[in-house]
Amino acid sequence: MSKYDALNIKQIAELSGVSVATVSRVINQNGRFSSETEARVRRVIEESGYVPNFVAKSLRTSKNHVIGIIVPDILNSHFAGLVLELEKKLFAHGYSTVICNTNESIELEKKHIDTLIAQQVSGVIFISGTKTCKVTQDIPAVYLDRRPASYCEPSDRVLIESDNRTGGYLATQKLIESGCRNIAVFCSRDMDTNQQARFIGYQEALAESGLSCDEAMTFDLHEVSILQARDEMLRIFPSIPNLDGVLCMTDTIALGVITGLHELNITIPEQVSVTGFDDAPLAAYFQPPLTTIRQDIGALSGAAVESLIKMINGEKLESQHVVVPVSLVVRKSTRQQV
Amino acid sequence: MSKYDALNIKQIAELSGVSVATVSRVINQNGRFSSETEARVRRVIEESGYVPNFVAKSLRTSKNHVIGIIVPDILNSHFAGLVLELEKKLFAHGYSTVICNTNESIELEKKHIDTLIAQQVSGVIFISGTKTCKVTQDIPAVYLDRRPASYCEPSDRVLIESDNRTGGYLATQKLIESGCRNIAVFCSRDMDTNQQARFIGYQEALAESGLSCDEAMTFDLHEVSILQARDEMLRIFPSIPNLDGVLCMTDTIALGVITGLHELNITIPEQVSVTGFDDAPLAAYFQPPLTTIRQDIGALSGAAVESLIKMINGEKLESQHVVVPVSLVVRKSTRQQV
DNA sequence: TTGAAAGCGCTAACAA
DNA sequence: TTGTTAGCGCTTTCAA
Repeated sequence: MSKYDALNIKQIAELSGVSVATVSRVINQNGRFSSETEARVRRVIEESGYVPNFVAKSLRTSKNHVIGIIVPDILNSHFAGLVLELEKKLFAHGYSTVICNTNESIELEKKHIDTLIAQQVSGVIFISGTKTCKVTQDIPAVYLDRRPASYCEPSDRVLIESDNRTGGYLATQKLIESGCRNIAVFCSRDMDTNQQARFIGYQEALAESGLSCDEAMTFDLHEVSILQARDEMLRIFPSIPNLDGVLCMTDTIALGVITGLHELNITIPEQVSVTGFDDAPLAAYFQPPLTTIRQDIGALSGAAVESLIKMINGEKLESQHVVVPVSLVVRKSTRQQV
Repeated sequence: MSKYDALNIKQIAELSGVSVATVSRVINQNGRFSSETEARVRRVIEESGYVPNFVAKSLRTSKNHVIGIIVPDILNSHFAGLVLELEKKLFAHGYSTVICNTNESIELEKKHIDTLIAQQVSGVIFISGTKTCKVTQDIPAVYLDRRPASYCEPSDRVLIESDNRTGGYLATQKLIESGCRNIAVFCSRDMDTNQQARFIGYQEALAESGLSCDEAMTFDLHEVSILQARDEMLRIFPSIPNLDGVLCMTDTIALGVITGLHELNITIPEQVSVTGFDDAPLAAYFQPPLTTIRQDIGALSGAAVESLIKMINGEKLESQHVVVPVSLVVRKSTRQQV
């Protein structure tokens, strides 16, 4: 039983009174055929509502025009935004996308990758700093937004990431400009290399202003969650009497910190300034609206899609490593410049 | 040039010293074979890292184990949560998912559906109240969370939705219990039938308490966005001096309303109580934390997956129309019971 | 300009 | 228990 009694190319050929080869040529616009024949075939296709079978086409051509996207957590609005843009751009190029949530699990990621390989996807975009993806050595792939732990510069793989270092620098600079002198850092440096880069930017900004980097002011969370950040804020606050600024390595952490500060009846930004990172869709609606670092989702996704398609087509890449600029978005969670 | 010089079943057969049929039997665990043969074949597969070609398998069996999910906007956390759960459950059943964002565009939706048909997907889950999906008449499909405008009860299609009416009722009842007597409704009833059902629940709750339903207190937004809701709040507030409650048909709208009230220096819930709908991940972190209606994402996605897989396998369905209960989550945006 | 036919990798019916 | 083989729908070479 065929699921939807689909026509095949042979039936279209019969209805048009031509051979299957000719129908194929008309559909794919290659080879030669009279405009008369073309018109007849087109009409039959139109009238019958024929849709070519991509599965058969893929088998024959070894190209299925599907791209796999490996993403840690689609619920995170930063990743969701990235995936949405990728999907739009790939669709415009004629590619479908299979989105694979890994939930940060290496096991699950491996299973997903096997499935993608079995499906013969044309390429893969990794938004995931996985350590083990040698499985896909021969498949066009791009790393986006997260640098694999194993990555080393002269790599055969393309890496596209934000200028995290500058982001960390700008946010810290803003806090310093706002008069903060005792800045705590809320991060989760084990998570990915982005946070490490942001941390370096933070250290640079401190150094530049002649402030010292006190390890006791750095708080590493076990996971990036609102609740963890809020709990940590409540825990550490009593021990830092002169705290006047918190540099949060993601907007999610910032929301937790803000929540904690509210519970402590600390006013933001009068008593403590807070900055985030990502510019999540809701960041402008936090209370107070969050000063944060905006990542350029359009540029990130654009570079990823462009690179990947070039790789698939066997074209030469201009760059193996794209660093996308970030920008500071000033809102109300930091004091006006003093 | 094969992209990743993949082995095929024939090579595995040769390496194992058996026929392709036997290899196929071992892989799919059907037919009979000696445990000796099985062990040999398994070892070869293991050592060679062979992954069967799903494309060929799909072509042969007309089953590709891919499900298409049509979703309006993956950036909306309610939809993102639903999609994430669907993906997890389908993956556990051996299905991959192709996620298609329509951005509420019928055009785009049609293109996506054509692509899905061409890919010979095994089924489709529509999280989308599209009016025109007869294209897929013969493909197993489930409507989830949004009722198609054309839907009529004794349908050949499965519909899975939350008990929106009760949700609207419970939220309104909570506002009334909190002492509200002049309740405004912020909705976007053109968007989908869910909002219409919630509105009926609202009317029922009012009637039950002997309150009248004043059409002048109903505000329909052109789109569900934080900014629109906030703007509308600012616009209407001056004309409703005794406003003491706002029933918001989604959490997104509620966030806009809260933002507007903050700007008007109105305290929540002392002066005005606010309720939402969805229980978005961030709803607990609004200021104040939002009283809202929780939709059971697990139950919704579970029912959808179960129904769809039964349809694909040609099994009989217990129910064509599943209504999933909702629950009231009380937080700080409504006054304590008076 | 068009058609015949091989074959992509796999499954499944039939044969042994 | 295992092997042989047709054929899923399509593209593409070769021939006409």
